[in-house]
Amino acid sequence: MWSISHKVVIVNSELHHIHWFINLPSSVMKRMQHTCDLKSCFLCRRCLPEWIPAVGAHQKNRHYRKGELIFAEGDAVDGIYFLYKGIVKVHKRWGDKQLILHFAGVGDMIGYRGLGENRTYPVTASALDDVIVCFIDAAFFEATLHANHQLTYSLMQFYANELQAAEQRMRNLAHMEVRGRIADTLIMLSRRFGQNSEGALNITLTRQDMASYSGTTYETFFRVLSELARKKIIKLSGKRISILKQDKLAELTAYS
Amino acid sequence: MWSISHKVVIVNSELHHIHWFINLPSSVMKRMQHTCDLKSCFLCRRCLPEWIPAVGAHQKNRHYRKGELIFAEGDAVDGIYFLYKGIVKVHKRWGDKQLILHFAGVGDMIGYRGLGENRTYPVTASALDDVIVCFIDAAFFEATLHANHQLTYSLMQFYANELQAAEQRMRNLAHMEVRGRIADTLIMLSRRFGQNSEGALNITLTRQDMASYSGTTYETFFRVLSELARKKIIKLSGKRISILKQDKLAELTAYS
DNA sequence: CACAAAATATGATTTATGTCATGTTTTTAT
DNA sequence: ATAAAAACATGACATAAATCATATTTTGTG
Repeated sequence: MWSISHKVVIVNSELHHIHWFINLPSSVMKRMQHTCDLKSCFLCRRCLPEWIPAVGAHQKNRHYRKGELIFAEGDAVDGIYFLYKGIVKVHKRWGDKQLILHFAGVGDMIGYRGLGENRTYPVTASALDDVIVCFIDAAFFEATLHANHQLTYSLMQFYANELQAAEQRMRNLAHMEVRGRIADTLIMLSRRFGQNSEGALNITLTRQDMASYSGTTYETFFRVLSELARKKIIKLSGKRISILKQDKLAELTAYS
Repeated sequence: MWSISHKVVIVNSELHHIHWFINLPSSVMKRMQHTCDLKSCFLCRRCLPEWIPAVGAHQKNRHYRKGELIFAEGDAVDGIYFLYKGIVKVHKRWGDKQLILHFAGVGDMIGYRGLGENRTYPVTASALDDVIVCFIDAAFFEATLHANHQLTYSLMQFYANELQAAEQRMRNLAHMEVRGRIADTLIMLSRRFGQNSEGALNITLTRQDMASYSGTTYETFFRVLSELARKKIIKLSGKRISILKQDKLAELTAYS
């Protein structure tokens, strides 16, 4: 009996996801709203209750139109942002090329890369959609860290995880073949943004942006995507990408 | 008088070390000794005085011979290490290739990459020399973090810096040409390990290891090194590499 | 000290991936 | 609605860097 439903799940990762959504803990559900409620974000969930009013007093909502920059590589660090609506791409430039480090979605922090010793943003953050963020200036954020040990500890863990992921990607950029990195990108998009009941990713990006995340050119990305579609591992319809065989995709990210 | 001993020093890298040692600021001096004195390391310098005895009780000195592994990629995380003697290379494998992430020297931490959510080391640490470390088990280290806010804050900041550096290298692996990455490697070695008065790096590594740090093959590394030597930007004599024109090297790491 | 193993040196060859060129379709802005 | 600008699609071609092959030198070890 289980083997049967098992099969359904594999073929249709859609149902799987709806199920997941319905069962979200209310704490996460609340994160879906469009402005700060002083309860849901990474920061508020880890602050002492008596500190929360101060957060309320310092927090500012900001809005950006599609294409606008939230900050640019080299800008002085002004603070940290929590994303409440839209998608933001975080990237580094090299001449006329770019490497995208992160597609930030609702609930994600932005600007945390500027909190080390170098007080200038090492990346650019640009709105891929209309975006709403909650902004907290650096001085108040630092005061918050000093007043809330639990937040500092969580942020430390967060950075540790990010570092681990970054170094994994370094290895992939150095040694994995492009096909593997592209498969990795698709898997990441599926994991972070989910798929609908037909297997289609719940996010649409330009091919250029997905290529820039994979560390390759548009043309190579396009060719590999076509190849995967030919092999029925994915399905393409316009901007929408559906993952048909997650396992085959995962195989491509393994050494052989 | 000093200039004379200076000259002696150069020829004999033994003596050279002594000289260097003598001129270090006292804060750094203390870090140079071969075992923990409960005062000098990243951890002790940031702990509350009343916590130090606990550190003393938990800290263990360990010794590794050249070539030995301190831990391997995939191993369960046991704790964190502070390096008191020798050089350790920290690397990730991909089939029969590797990417070196870090050459740890005296005073550096090792194993901190294992402190995120994934409790297995994402890297291998191997001794390039005879090595002495101070080991602190993960459970006690976490207790220490919870008891010492300043340490947690510093570690957070440390991770933030590492993340920034890692993402810079990601960009370089994706878009910079090999020549630039190799120049970058030489500059990093100079900055981290210093040069003697003739410009020679105070560290000797195999070409393969330097290539693996640069994200390329031995052959390509060798060819670029020869080219740089031909252009008198560096000088090669056996394993020793001297940097003659730091500025030319820096130019190679810029976009053109 | 000798001898095996590792590291170095270098030319020849291959290949994966980037670049260029061109046309079409889709999106965005007026 | 329509023009201009992005984004998409694909074939042809170029090339940086990897791979392969082979000889030499250095280093570590019984």
